[in-house]
Amino acid sequence: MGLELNITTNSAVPLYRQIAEQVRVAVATGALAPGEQLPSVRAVAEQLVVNPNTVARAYSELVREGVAEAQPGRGLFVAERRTLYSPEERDRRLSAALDIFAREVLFLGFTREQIVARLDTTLAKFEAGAEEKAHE
Amino acid sequence: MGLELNITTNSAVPLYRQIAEQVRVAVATGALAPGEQLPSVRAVAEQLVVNPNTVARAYSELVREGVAEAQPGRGLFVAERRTLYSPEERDRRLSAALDIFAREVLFLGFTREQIVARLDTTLAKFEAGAEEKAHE
Amino acid sequence: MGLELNITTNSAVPLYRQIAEQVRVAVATGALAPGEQLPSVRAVAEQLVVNPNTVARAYSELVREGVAEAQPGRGLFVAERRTLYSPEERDRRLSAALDIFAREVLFLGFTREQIVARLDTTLAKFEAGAEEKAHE
Amino acid sequence: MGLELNITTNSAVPLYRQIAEQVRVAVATGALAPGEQLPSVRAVAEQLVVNPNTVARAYSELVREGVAEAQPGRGLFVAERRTLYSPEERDRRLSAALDIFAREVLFLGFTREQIVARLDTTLAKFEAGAEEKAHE
DNA sequence: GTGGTCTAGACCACG
DNA sequence: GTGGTCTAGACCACC
Repeated sequence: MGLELNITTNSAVPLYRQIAEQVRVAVATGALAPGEQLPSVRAVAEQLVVNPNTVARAYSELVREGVAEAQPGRGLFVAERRTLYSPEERDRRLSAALDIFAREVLFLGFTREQIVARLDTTLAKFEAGAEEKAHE
Repeated sequence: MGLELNITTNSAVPLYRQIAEQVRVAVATGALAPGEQLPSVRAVAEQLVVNPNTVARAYSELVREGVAEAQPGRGLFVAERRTLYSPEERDRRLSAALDIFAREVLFLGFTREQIVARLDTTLAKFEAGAEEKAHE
Repeated sequence: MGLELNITTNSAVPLYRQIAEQVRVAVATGALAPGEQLPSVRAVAEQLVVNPNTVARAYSELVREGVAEAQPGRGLFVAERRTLYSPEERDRRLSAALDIFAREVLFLGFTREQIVARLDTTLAKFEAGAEEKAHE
Repeated sequence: MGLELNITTNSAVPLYRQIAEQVRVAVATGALAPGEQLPSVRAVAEQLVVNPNTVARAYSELVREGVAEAQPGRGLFVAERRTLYSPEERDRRLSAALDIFAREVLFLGFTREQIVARLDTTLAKFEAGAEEKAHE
C-alpha cells in the first residue's frame, strides 16, 4: 500500500494538480496514515516520468494546505492533525464550486433532475474508487 | 429586466468568460429573451471598467456558440434558442463538468447526500432567479 | 505529413479564420491525425509573419470547437474526431453556407449543371489532396 | 413591374448587399430591362425604412460593377450593354467561391453526395424564385 | 453609433 | 519552452 500514483498527460487537468489530488484522496481515505512518509520528489518524478519541478509543486501545495508537513532534511510526512478548513470555509468553497458548476451546466439544457441524478452517480463512482484504493 | 453584469478580478475564471457566462445564463433561464439587444461592447466595457477587447471576446464567443447574433452595424441580439450540440457532446460536457466538480468538492468532506441536496437548491435558485427577473 | 499553412492578407476572410480553417480541413481530411501536435503559436506566427495573438485566436477557436486540445505547458494536440454539433445545427450551417454560395455564384451566369459539376470536382480534389498528404 | 425589394434586418448579410443583390438578379432575369430607370435612393430608403446611405452604397456598387449607369442629374439606369466579367474572371470567382464553400462544409461531416444534392436543390430554388419575379 | 480584426507588448500558469 | 489572458490603441465595415 502506501501510494500508487498514475497520471494522464492528455488531460486538461495540470499534472501537478493530478498528483496533489491523489495524495489528498489517499490521506482522506486512510491509504496514507498520519505520520507516514511521502515518497521523495525525485522518486515520484522518475516513476511518473515527469519533471521534478512538477512534483515539487504538488508537494508544496499539500504543505500549504496542511495535508503534509516537511521535516527539514528528512522529507515530507502526512500531517498528524489535519486542520483543514473551518466549517464556514468549507461551506464557502462548496457554494463557489456549485455556482460555477451550475452555470456551466444550465446552458447545456439538461433538467434539474437529470443533473442531480448524474451527480449522484458520479460521486458514488469516486467514493467506490477511493474505497478500492484504501483496501489495496 | 435586461442584464446585470458583475465581475470579480481575483478569480481563476477569466473576465471574458465571466461575462459570457452571465449572458448565457440569462438567456438560458429566460431573463434575456430572444430578439433582445445586448448592451454595446463599449457600454459594458465602461460599466465593468475593462478593456473593450475583453468584452468583444466574450461577445464573439457567444456568437460562435449561437447564443447571440450580430446585425451588422446595429449590434448584438439574443438568438432564437436552439440545440447547438449533439447529444454525445452535451453528455461529454456534462461529464467533464461533473468530474471537475466532484474532485473539487469530495475533498471538502461533505457527504454525498449533502452535496446532492445543495446542488438541487442551487439549481432551483437559478431557475427561480430567472423567473423573478422575467416578471419584473 | 504535418501542416502547410499559407495565408493571403488581401482577403475578406480574416487571418485567424484562414489559419483555423486550414487546420480544420487538415484534420477533417486526415492529413493531420488525432494525437498529433500542432506547431506552436510562436512558430506559426513567425512563419506566417503575423502577430502571435492572431495565431492564438485561431487556436483557441479550434479548442472551443473540439478540434484540438491543450495539454497544459506542452502544447496543442489534435483531438479525437467527434461529432460536435446536433443534426439540426449541422443542417443549419450547411444551409447558410449554401445560401451564401448560391447568391455569390448565380450572378456569374453559370448553369446549375456547371456549378454542381464543379463543386463535385472541388470536393473530390480536397479528399484526394488529403489522401496524398497522408501517404507522403 | 420594375422592382420589388424586401430585406431582412435579422441577417448576417449587410443590408446594402441584400439590396444590390436583388437589383442584380432583377437585371439578370430581365425583370428590369436595359435602359429602365431605377427608383431613387430616397424612394427606396423610405420604402425599406433604411438609411439612405445604405441604399446609396448599394447603388454605387452596382455602378462600379457596370450593372447600372448614372445619368447625371437624372438618376440611375440599367446599363444597356452589361459588360460584366471576362470568362477567366468568372471562372476565377467561381473557383474562389467553391474553395471557401468546400472548406466551410467539409468540416461539418457531410458526404460529397449529400452536399452536391443539397446544392442542386438550393440552386433550383433560387432559379424558381427568379422566374417568379420575372413574370410578375 | 455598432461590432470585428490586427498589432504590440506585458504578465501568468504549466512543465 | 508551451498556451492563455488582458490592455492599449489603430483601422475597417456597416448603419
